[in-house]
Amino acid sequence: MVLKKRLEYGFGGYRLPVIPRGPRSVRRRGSQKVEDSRICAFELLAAVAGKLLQESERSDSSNAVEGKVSSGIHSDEIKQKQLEEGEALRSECLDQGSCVESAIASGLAAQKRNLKSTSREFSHSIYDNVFECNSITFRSDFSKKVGHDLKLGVPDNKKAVDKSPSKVEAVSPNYGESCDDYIDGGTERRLEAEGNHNRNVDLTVDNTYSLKYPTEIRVDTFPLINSDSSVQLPSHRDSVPNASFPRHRNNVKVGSRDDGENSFGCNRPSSKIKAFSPQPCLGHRRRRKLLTSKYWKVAPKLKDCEFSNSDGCMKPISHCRKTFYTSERIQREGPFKKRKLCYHSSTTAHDLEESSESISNSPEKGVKGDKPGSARVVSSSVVGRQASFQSRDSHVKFSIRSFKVPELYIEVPETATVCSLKRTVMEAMTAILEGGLHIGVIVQGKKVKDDNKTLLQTGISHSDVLDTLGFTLEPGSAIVSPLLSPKDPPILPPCETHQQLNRSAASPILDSVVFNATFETSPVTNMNHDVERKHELVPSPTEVQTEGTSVDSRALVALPEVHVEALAVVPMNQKTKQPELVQRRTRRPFSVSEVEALVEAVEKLGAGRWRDVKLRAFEDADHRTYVDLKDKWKTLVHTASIAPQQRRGEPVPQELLDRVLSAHAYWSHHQSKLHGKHQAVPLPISEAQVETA
DNA sequence: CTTAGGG
DNA sequence: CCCTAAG
Repeated sequence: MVLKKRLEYGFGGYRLPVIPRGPRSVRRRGSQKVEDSRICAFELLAAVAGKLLQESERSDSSNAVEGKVSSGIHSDEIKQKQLEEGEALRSECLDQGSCVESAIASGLAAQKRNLKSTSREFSHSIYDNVFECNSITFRSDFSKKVGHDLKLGVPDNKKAVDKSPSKVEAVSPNYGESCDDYIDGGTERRLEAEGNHNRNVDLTVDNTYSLKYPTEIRVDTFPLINSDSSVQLPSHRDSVPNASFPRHRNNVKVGSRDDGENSFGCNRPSSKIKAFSPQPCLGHRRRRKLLTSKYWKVAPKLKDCEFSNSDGCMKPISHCRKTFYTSERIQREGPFKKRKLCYHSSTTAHDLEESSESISNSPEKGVKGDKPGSARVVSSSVVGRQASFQSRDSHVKFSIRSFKVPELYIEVPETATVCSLKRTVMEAMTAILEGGLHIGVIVQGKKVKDDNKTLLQTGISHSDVLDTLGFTLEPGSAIVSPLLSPKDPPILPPCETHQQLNRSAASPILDSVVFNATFETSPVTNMNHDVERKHELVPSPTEVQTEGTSVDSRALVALPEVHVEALAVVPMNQKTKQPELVQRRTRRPFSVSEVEALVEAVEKLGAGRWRDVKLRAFEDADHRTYVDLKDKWKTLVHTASIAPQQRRGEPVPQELLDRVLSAHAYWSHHQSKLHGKHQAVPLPISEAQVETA
């Protein structure tokens, strides 16, 4: 039976977009994991924020553009505009900077040219350039985005495409559904590039800016791509490890997963959001609330990636595109802000990226208890990840890989229009930004409170500390205005007070707050820092562990408790789960005698009747629950099936292990067949058991 | 509360 | 061991 089951879910390796909904029992967790790891890249959030602020003004104009696009008609005007922008950008960072912007610009330029006289090569070069740029500057996510952008451009100009098909096709998702592949390749490249990049870390602020800038732009600009990218990204991230990240949410919310609910249309929307900001991911999660309760439940589990996949391939909706355009402009400004923030830190931050990762579990829990109706808390603080570098001079150099934007919780009625949804998101972001952001510096898990200390005094000058150096974006005074949906009342409430937050921290929800630092793959250096959040939020032991896996460990995630809270939106009724820091039970290895008793009981009763086993053999052992017995049996079976050299812990007599195998084989066999009655027919205990096969 | 499984 | 999903 066991075997059978395994086979059944053996599909594990690939991502299944649909799975989420399925019964959990299925245990496709394995597959999920993968997905999880891919975190979506919401990275952009930070950038978004900046844009948002300015956004309002431009939005109008951008909208106009969008409209055009959506119409499907390519308007020269628009094109022109884009091109111009791109070129401008390009000029800025032509050289080394090779920032995304440049890439884009080049892409645009390329398009232009193509229109005129397309040359395949040309496009090629462009393509390459783009990648390079991306990789160098940004995180993989970005680069992906960039790629997308290019794609967009291409599609628009069909002519161009036709002329130089080879290149274009590869790039653009629109053409083929196989975006993923394409992306992957790109990603890798990027990663490599990143690695290089890191080595050179001495970027100046200006550079940083430029780098970021592009990214942001990119995202917004080409919505379509974004959607795709989001998907892709996640996958890439897997490689990263952690991933817990977060990726999935967005999609989920959108509903794609839900699938059926496409009505939502959501895919697109979600993607958009992502494009905007890193938060989006989170936001998506929130969104899932929007979905029916069932979805919502599901949603949390879904990974961003998953979604995206399904969505990703799909063609982008015109709307999305529109949106993106809009944001594009906005974004430009955003970067500046970020930059400033960086400066603040006084260190030289080379680049800030946003990352989005989210924690997934906690939210779920919270939800569970709360029930659908309630809103979720979301916010999170930004996390900064940095790679430390050694500094020769007395300068401390490091890069911040990403900042996480606090999560936004958004609730909108199903009947709300996409436009209103966008607006809502924008408003939420704007509210946060308007409140101002503060940068928190976390060293080895502790927040540095004294701003007047020198880095030297703080220890930030030591490379080992740099590994655990983290930054947080904290909403300033922030009042987060509630996002509203036209109808729904329940939206989020602005931030709660810190205290509340803290309190809540104890609850599962809090956990959600914490992020995983998963992102990065490109590990220039690997550093572990577990330190991170623990300090801050007490609760979530698990997360940290999880992260360990990933290389990116470097990234620190520190959330200031406060922040999180601040952003948090709605509270639910949480179960009284407060803060129990649930401790893990102390480990109590089974003694040989216990194993013996267990084996004997299982031989008679069969595996699967743990309660009876418990009663029969461990009645008095309060610390041994039937689950423990079941687990022990599981491990015994495993232990018995591996080479003695690989066994650890107190050695279990081979004789017992043999019995374990025999009993296991016996009961496995029976269960699959007789199913029910064997109880009466205990395994022929004596050694005879020989695998009753 | 039990089972069954994945983490 | 923990956590969950499902019965």
